[in-house]
Amino acid sequence: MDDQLTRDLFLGFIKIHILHHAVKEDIFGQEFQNELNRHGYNISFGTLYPIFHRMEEQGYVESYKKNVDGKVRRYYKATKQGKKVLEKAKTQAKELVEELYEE
Amino acid sequence: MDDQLTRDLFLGFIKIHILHHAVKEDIFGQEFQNELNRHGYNISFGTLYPIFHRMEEQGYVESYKKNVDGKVRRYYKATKQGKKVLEKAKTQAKELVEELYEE
DNA sequence: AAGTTAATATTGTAATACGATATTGTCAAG
DNA sequence: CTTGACAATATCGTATTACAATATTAACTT
Repeated sequence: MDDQLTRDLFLGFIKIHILHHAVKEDIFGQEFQNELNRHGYNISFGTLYPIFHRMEEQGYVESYKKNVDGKVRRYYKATKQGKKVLEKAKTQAKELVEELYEE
Repeated sequence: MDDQLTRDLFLGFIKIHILHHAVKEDIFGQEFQNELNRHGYNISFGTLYPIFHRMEEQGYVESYKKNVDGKVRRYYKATKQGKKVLEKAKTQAKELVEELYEE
């Protein structure tokens, strides 16, 4: 269990991960949570799904349903606007890291 | 004016900036907002001050008042716990950037 | 048609964001 | 002294977000 600030800081990282992956391939909730876990991030579905929903409402990703092995998944992929935001976030993230690591 | 997601993503970055600077030197609100502006971040005092307050409540920074040229500033500096969280955030941020930029 | 299962969706409460507004504390001028 | 001005901090009210827990969906299986 992370402390509160750590969790808070990483929420932004998680959202960037979402965009990043949703640009590269179509993603869906369950699998993506596993991906996040692999990176050491912990997030519940009560947090993750609403993030997906909002990002779709606001036009950063779009979704479609697909039946896989008799289970219905909702896949998300980044829109043009989502890609644009991701590019900006990449630049800012890189600058942040450079500043954090300059001595 | 950034769009909503961009602003949301950067809020985490801003909090990391706070810790980073509060480790290096004592910081206070007005000046720090300028520093953030220089980095292209936009944040109002109604957001910034409560962040400081919470970070203090939760033990990541501590503060003291100081009279400078007849004006009272509240300076913040990172605690041991704050430094610890920063180190973790640095690691995570670096990994994120590496992933974002690998082809 | 009843049960099983993976996946998604939602609910209720607490916490957070943020523009606008108010407060504090000190100095300088009358 | 006390009033005005100023930098800085603090808070208010509304709207949004986080999150664990719970509910729902949809297709397959027996």
